[in-house]
Parts: sequence; C-alpha cells; structure tokens
Amino acid sequence: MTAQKHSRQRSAIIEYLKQTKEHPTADTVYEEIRRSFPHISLGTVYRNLSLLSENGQILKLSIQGQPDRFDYRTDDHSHMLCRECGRVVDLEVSFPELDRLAKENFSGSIDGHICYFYGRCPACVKAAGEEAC
Amino acid sequence: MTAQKHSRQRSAIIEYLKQTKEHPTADTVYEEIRRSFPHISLGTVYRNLSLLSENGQILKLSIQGQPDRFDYRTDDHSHMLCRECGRVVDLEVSFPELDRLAKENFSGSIDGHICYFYGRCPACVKAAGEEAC
DNA sequence: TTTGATGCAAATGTTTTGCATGCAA
DNA sequence: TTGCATGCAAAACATTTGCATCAAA
Repeated sequence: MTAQKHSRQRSAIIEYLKQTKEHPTADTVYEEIRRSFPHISLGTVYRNLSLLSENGQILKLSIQGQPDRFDYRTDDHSHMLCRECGRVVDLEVSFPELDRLAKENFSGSIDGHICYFYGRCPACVKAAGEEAC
Repeated sequence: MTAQKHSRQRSAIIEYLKQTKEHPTADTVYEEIRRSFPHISLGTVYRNLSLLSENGQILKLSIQGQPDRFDYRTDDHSHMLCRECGRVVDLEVSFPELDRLAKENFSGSIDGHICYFYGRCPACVKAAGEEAC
C-alpha cells in the first residue's frame, strides 16, 4: 500500500460519517460536505469512501436496488431496512455462530456473512400506533 | 395486476434458470437465451427477470459490487459467495429464528432478512487441498 | 381484434477513471 | 520537490424505459 497523505476533504467526510446515524449514500455525503467544501467533486467523495471502506475504517452497505450506503460504526452490529420510510437503522445484535451453522453439511468453507433485516423502524412503528388511536 | 400472456422468450428464460445451478446474471441469461433466440434483446431479458422475481417465481440475489443474479429455487435455502472463483453456491440451510433474535431490545418490527455467506466453495476447497499434496 | 410482449435504441442512475493541477510532507 | 489527492469531465456499467411493431388469446 502507498503512503496516505492527509486531506481536509477526507477528514470532513470522516467527521460527517462519525456524527450521523443515517447511513448516508455517497450522494448524500457529497451534498453534505459541499456545504463546507463547495468545490468538492463527487469523484473525490467516491474515491475517499472506497479508500476508507477498503481500509476497514468504515463499512459499505449494499442493499438490493439501492445505492451503497456508508457506516462509521465498524463494531459488531446489524442493520435493518425500514419498508416504510426506507431508512437503514442499526441493530445491536450480531450472529457470530451463524458461520458454523451454515457450514453444516457443506463441504466448502465459510468465513463470514452479511445479513440485512427488513421490517419497520421504531419511528414508523410508533407513528402507526398513534395513528390507530 | 394485468393478464399475462405466454411468450416463447419468457418460457425459454424460465427453462434455462430451471436447469442451471449457476445463479446467472441477466447478461449471462441473455447470452444463453440468444443461442435459441438470436434476436432477443437484453431489455426483454431484464423485463422478464423483473417480472418473474416480482411474481415470486424466481429469486433475485443482490451481492455487494456485483450485478444481480437470479435463482430458480424459491424454497428456503441460503447462498454463499466463493472468494476464490466468485461462484454463488446454494447452502441447504435457513434461519427462520433469526428475525426473532434480531428483534431483541429493538422497538421496531422485523419481518424478514437476507443473508449471504462468504468462504470457499467445495470445488475451490478441493482444488486447494490437492495442490497442497 | 385487442393488448401484452418484443426489439431496438436512447436514457437513467450509480460508480469509476483519465488527466492536468493542487497541496501535503 | 515528490507524489498523493483533487476537480472536472468523460467513460463504464447495470438497468430501465419509450415507442413502433409483433404475436398471443
């Protein structure tokens, strides 16, 4: 790997991801960073997001039919996609035993998995409940 | 929903998916069907694959950084992606209890999940073993 | 004869890349 | 001063769509 230099744009991207829980897309990151760096380009945003996720500094989430999203949290946790508002929300669970279970009766090897849940996020469940009253 | 007419192209796509275990991409399906329907268009292939997966007749698999793949099997099973050859292979397991586990300490609702495993497929594990001898 | 399906081509949306210039070390 | 990072624009990809025509029912 080549030596990495500091850049104000990259720092801004990291800082933005650090303080949001919204799992933004590259385009959302771009729009956000543009407020402080009006001349930043989408290409730079993509380049930095790729770099960071390849380094393992952030997570890239790929969800069916949607542009990729990015997550500053790299600790063990899961994600759920709200069928109602489309938001991606953190779940405080992980399933380390899943790989071993998947390996049963399989002659290949398993060393990891990704798992996305579907449902309704707390906000939408709450809104639906209040509406019913 | 509107009444669906029979089409020779769609039947050919279904038959092809039925007999392969390769989880082909739209483009692979196109190349294959083209052997019997030289004038079929990629658009038609995409239209039919979308239709079939919306109907639940086939499964659409979306894997990180890859074009979508399609699976004729719609019964409960899982998939693994071989890090070595890139193949997507069936796993004869499913995890119906996962939704309940994910729901723990979560105030939203969970009604489904998708889960992909990573590792090495039987063929690549076998090849690596023989090479070591 | 009606209307869904097709082929073709153009458009879309997301992401990557080439290249000259800018900036960090 | 070196070479990674940037901005800009063009390209690459995967997928969808508009439209005139074709073919099931």
